[in-house]
Amino acid sequence: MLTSQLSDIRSGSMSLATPSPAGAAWQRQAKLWSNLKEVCDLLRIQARVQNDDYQFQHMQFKAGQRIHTIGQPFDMLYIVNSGFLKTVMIDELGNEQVLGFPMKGDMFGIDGIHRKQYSTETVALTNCDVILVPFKIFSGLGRTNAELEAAIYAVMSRELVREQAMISTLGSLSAEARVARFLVFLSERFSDMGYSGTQFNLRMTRQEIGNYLGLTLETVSRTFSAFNAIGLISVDQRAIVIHDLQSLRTLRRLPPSRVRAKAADKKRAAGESAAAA
Amino acid sequence: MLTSQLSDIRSGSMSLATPSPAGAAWQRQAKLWSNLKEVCDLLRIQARVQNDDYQFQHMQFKAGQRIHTIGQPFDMLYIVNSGFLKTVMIDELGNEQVLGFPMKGDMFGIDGIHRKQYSTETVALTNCDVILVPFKIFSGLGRTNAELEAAIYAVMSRELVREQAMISTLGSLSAEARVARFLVFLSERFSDMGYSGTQFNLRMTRQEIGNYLGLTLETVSRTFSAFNAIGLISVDQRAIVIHDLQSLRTLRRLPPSRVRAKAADKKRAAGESAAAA
DNA sequence: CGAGGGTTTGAGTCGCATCAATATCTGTGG
DNA sequence: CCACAGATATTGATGCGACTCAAACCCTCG
Repeated sequence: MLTSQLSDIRSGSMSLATPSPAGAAWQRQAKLWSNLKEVCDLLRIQARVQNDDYQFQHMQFKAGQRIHTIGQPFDMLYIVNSGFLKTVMIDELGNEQVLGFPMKGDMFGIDGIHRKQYSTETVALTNCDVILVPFKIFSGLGRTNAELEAAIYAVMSRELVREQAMISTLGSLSAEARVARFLVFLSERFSDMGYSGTQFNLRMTRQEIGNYLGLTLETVSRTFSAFNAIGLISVDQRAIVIHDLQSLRTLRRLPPSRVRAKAADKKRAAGESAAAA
Repeated sequence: MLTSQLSDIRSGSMSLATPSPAGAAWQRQAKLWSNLKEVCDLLRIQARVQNDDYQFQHMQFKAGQRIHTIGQPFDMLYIVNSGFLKTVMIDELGNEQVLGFPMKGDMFGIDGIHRKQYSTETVALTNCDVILVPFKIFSGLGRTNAELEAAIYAVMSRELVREQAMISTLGSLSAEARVARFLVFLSERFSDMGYSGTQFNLRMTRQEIGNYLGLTLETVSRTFSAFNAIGLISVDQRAIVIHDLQSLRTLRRLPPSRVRAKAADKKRAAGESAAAA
């Protein structure tokens, strides 16, 4: 029964969460230019703008291609119009760290402003359509339009808050809770983009997910299997069906067997002593 | 011998890394206003500004006082002029997470821009002198001065990169490596501020350090003791002396005993097979 | 069809958390 | 000035969760 659900997704020639009607169409239909209003809509910021002087160029990337690299001089911000990417940092010890998976409506490249060169690299996981936003021009437009300027600050602040949430996740949650959060995050993101929030295909490997969440790929795989086993989700390779989003939202650890019993004991004991006193 | 070094710090009536000559003087000598140039200098941004129209107000806080709280409407950014603080986020499950320890020259409150209310709270760990920066006014000044505006973006980007580095730390490093990094970070920060980079007093508890690094307070304590035992540092309560900064910089794990041996075996085996081929 | 990357699953181990006891520091009131 | 309470720090014993290593399987693509 689980298998039948999944086969619906996987066997269908049209993949879920792919905007273009047919697979290879993305390149021919590519939109080459956007005006400021379209850019703002994509970023989900409500700036009343009428300035159509500048047209922002689109650029298409194939899966595997790099949009920017570490150390490259900074002059562009990027906005995802379609497709999926990953942003990676490499620390002084050579460790790779996945920092995020930019998708439709996300801005990336902000880290480059500070030192005038990117401190991360961003790679396309699928074929992508990305809008190029020359930083000088963007901030220049902001200077003539206070509303737009506020929106730019807001987008940067939003990124900051997202990273803070990630720090909190890595600093305090168990492996299961991290994976659960990741699934909830994806679900909400897919919903926002107008796709199904309950069934979708992962665009990244277990390795990349694990790296992102501070776990090994085996732990990610095992956790998916465990969620599958208790009916929270169905997994088959990259295909995911979410059955119980609410449980995923509140999950801290898996059915802790005797831990739960112990907690119950404690609570009971507390109740007794309170009653005795 | 180790003890004697530490007693130098701890017994001295004047504490290290305290700018004001005498303990209680901070309140009387408090500087009440700063102009834009002074603010920029503090933030270590080189903006050629001559606008002295606006005077930024200072405000003094005692240890334990809250500068802003979660959910409070956002209208201010803050810059630390002196003292030490901590910034904390509380996630939906009620977990506290220390996000940083703002000190002289750091800006905080940036997270509030996005939703127009702070998503974090910041508490004084010591008595502090903080500059209040009304965001509307600050960004307004930026709009008339491109150089300043670029500097504002740069400060925000700097914060973002710092958080990214923190994610990388939490995601990939062992407990020892995290603690070592933390010490290096403090050392560099104290040096920047003009204090000794090799001996200083911690302003935060083991609990706060552990929370910040995604560890328990016991692990932090044990790791300090271990570093002490192998001569990298001397610790006594909050007093720290750094003996070998370079080792702290490159440390991944503690004297790995047989792990190191195992790695050596592997390398040897690889060398042999390569030679055989 | 074979090669190679990606995924699943198992067995064993280790790092860090947890629980607990003691020691030390700080401040406060008698 | 001392005594005491509460917060902070150290250290030990123990257990669990996640990593490591390894083998098999699955999917894709040339």
